Amino acid sequence: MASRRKTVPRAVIGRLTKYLTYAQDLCEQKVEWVSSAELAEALGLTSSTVRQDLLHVDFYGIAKRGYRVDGLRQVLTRFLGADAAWNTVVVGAGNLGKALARHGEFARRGFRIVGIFDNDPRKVGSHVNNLRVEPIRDLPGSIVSKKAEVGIIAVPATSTQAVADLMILSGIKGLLNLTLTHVLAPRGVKVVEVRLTASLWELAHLIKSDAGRAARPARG
Amino acid sequence: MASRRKTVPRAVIGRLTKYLTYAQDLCEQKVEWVSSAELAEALGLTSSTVRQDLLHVDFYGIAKRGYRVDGLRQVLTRFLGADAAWNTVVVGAGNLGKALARHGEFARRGFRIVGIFDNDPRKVGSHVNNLRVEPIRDLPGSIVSKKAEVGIIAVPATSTQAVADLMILSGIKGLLNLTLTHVLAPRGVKVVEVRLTASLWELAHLIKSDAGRAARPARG
DNA sequence: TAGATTGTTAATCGATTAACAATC
DNA sequence: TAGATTGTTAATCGATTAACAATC
Repeated sequence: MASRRKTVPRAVIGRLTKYLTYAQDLCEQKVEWVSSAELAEALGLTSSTVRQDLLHVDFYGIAKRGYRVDGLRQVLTRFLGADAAWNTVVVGAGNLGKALARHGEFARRGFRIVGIFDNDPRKVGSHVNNLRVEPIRDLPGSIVSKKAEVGIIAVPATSTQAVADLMILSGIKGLLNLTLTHVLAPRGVKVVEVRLTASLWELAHLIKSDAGRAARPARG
Repeated sequence: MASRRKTVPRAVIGRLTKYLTYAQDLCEQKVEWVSSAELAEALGLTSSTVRQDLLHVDFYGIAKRGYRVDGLRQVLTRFLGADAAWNTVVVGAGNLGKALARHGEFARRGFRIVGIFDNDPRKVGSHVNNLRVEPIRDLPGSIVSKKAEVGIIAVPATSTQAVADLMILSGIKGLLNLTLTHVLAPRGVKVVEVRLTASLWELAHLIKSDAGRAARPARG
């Protein structure tokens, strides 16, 4: 009952998404069992961490065999809400916003794009997939009428908080922020930030700070 | 000299990118000083964390005034390698790959896209910005001749590791992986994962697990 | 059975927060 | 000066790893 007692730490949640992906792959390959050691090796973790993490979602294996792949997939799917259908709006119809609206994986994985919005009059009225780009003044009404729960922010950084506030006022439940600017939200509204440029900075730093060291042989 | 003694933890690096973004904004507004308390409030941290983090990059403030914004920006820019020009290739010319290749922010922030690759014959030869989509068999040669150091993976998940291996063999220094699949790389090659669908799963879980609680008043 | 792998406890490690003297 | 905010130490908190008895 660990999952009922306490909230699961974000670091653990992040790894759970990895286990889910891996379990999905194994399922397709008709593999039935997986050990904590295999999961750990495939995902760059320790087997101890894997076992502790699965405790968080009350998923138990069997000594000597490991974990049932299909059960793992099911438990994680439910835990992460990947079985639900989430109505999702995209704000910003630039390169990134359009790409996300068209990104087939989102729809396949349960995030149905029900609207795309922009303030640029040259974009409003154009079509992305089978959606018409709407002006941002229609965003609040759309969130309500289409029962959107998730909002994706893909606008220029200067409009980030304004767009977030508008969605929050309209009752959005969660935001995926793709801009560099941090979003402030009340506790009831969840925010996950995917900061592409910042990720490249992180990568650049890691490359730079490793440059001094001697080149090492491969993998492990 | 803390920065010379030890490597900076990844969690800290993640926050440093936020300080940099915030400092850049303040610079544009001609603000000269910022306190750890203000940084903390704007970015959802504690002032203690901010002060500890800046110690990692040997950046010191002045009691009663705070930190010099421009100095902070400069130090973090250098630390994160945001002042360098990084030659970057994009693999995958689907919706996402094309959007990233066109993403102006990358170029502005020092990541110059010097090539885009795909194996789909319908895409090869088409143009994205002023780049011609090249077949993946040309990727290794291109990495070498164009001195690419950073590779962005935006292919279907099933090809992720193969594409990564190809780039690693060609001498790439860092990979930004945008697929759901974990990438294995030797220690000398840095990997940062930006898992869009997984981020939505995280968001979905946070929304779900919060649903039970009473709605709360805003921000405070 | 013997051996492998779990569930779980304890030890370690690291990161965050608190507190406060130093100081501008 | 008095007050605010730093740099830094110590305390707390949490996450990861190690170890091993339980068990399939």
